[in-house]
Amino acid sequence: MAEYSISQLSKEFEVTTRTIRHYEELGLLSPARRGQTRVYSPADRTRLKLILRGKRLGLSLDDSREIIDMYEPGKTNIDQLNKLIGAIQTQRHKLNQQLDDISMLLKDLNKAEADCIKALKSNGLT
Amino acid sequence: MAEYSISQLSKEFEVTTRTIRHYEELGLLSPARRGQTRVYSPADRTRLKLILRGKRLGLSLDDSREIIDMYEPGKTNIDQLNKLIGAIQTQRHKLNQQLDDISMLLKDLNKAEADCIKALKSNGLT
DNA sequence: CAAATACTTTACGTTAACGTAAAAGTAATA
DNA sequence: TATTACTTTTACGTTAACGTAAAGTATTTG
Repeated sequence: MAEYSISQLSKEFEVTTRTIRHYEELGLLSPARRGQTRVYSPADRTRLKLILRGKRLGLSLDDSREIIDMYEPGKTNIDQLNKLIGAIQTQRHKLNQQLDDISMLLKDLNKAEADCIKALKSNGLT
Repeated sequence: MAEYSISQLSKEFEVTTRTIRHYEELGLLSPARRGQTRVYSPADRTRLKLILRGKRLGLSLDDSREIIDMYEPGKTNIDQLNKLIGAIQTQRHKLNQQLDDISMLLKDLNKAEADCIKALKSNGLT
């Protein structure tokens, strides 16, 4: 299948159609049209997937657009490429920071859980 | 030093005092008072740190409050403990998802960067 | 062919997480 | 002691990311 309707994508990714249209309003998606109706290509679907991944990581939609646009073809200008590399490094820095944050949080959660279990046991319930 | 003023914390963590007071409005912090003035303990400072870490991970302030409350003492009730363990596992699941997302994103960024550099080189500029 | 489904645009509403401004109290300091 | 720096409360404003409702079009189905 080489194309998707808005409600198909909506179901697959568990977002509302309003959300998908909203992303289009912000210039994050620009599906083809058959008459008035939106027709999404696999590439469009991938873009949506990237947007949602960005959301899970706490990126703003604008941030996501920047990142997604990195994968686009029309980047011939040298200044653009250099700017791009800068942006990539910025993003990588943020992500590495997140990795640190997460590993610390996971550690804390493990400890909290262990304490919980210990408390349960010492209360006489194995 | 066993205590901090609001502006000290504000500077240390690079947030406004309004933000810190906002967290208090939402019940995430409850510093002592000397007269009318807020006095923050090291424990308060740690809570703020946890809140901001949660923010970087895209957690809502309510989510952060839940997590932070996990580390609190008064969890004697067994049902509470079990509920807590459940919450911990939920959080861990989310975080592991984030880890996956991040590692994929980093991979993509590396590829995008490599493509960039390649494009630059093939344009005759080493 | 009528009724239900899925799609469209337009537009106002909502929530979270603060920003910003005003007016006033307090503490340190020149 | 006067001014500067810091603090307080109160309250309305703002932005992002949609939600929700209305009203119309197109297509599929009994």
